[in-house]
Amino acid sequence: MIEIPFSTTLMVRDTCLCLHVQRAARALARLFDDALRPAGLTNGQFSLMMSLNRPEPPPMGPVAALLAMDQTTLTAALKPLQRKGWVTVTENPRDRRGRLLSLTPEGKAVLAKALPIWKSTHAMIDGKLPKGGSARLRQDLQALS
Amino acid sequence: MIEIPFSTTLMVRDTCLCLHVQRAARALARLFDDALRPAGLTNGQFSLMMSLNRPEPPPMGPVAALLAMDQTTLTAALKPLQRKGWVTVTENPRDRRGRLLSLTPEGKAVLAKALPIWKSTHAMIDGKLPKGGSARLRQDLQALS
DNA sequence: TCCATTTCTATTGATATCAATCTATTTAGT
DNA sequence: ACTAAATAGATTGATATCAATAGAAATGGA
Repeated sequence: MIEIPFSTTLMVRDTCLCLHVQRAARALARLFDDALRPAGLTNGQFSLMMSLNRPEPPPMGPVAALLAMDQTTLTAALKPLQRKGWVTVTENPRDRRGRLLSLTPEGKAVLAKALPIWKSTHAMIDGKLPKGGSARLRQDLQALS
Repeated sequence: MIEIPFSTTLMVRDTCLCLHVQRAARALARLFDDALRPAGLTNGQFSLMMSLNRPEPPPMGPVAALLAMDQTTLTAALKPLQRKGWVTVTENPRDRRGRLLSLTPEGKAVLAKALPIWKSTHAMIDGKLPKGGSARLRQDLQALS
């Protein structure tokens, strides 16, 4: 029988960047989800809606790329936001294959209510990192995506 | 109407650690999923099965905590692995509320086949980071979870 | 113009994620 | 021993994630 030594398991567990990033992603998602719950948003919905707060409504492709998420995931993520009346999806008159995403006034209001929560939560986790670690961490993460 | 300035949107987009970590998590997950596909595993299944490769079969709670994942997520994640005959879930004789998780010989074989893929993939992403960035990044991520 | 290719998005099916809730079992206080 | 509280998992329901596939519209070459 093929056996992987326990020491190898410990090595993989301690060094695997994928595992470390997934763990941190789950922990941070829970943290922000909890904090944002009073505003009625999850962390992903907050990020998505914030990325739609632009002068010109963007098409789906660039938004999915910005969030590093599959386009089908974006389609699915928009559904509950449309149902709640926070986001509208309209046909692009210049390219009828495409859709344009915009926030409704209600969506903007929800986002505005969530912003101070984001600020305080972010400041809190920022404090958990060594001095200046925040910028460094962002840089490292960006190199991976 | 409540309006968040576009400049604030850009600030949140550029500084939000939650967003950066989610993005990196999605990108790394895709990378490892693609690499591990020939072995028949996803990145999450690899991490989970590797964490079960111990001298003594662990109960579910500690495994969920190690992976920073909800216990119900672990229950769900075990299902396909049980169906494939790679993991067995047995009642803990010392505490009949609990379950013990173990790899089958087939599971160990799959894991052994996946290990070299993990090694080369990990070395590749390690090279994307500045010298010594790997250890630093792990430390920063650990501070968040 | 016509047609092949490309681009943009939707649908389906499988797994992943967590909150809320439930059952069974153990533990602790009396 | 009895009972209340705590603990370990399972189930349900909602959203998240991506691969594979399909459809519609735009683009480019002949």
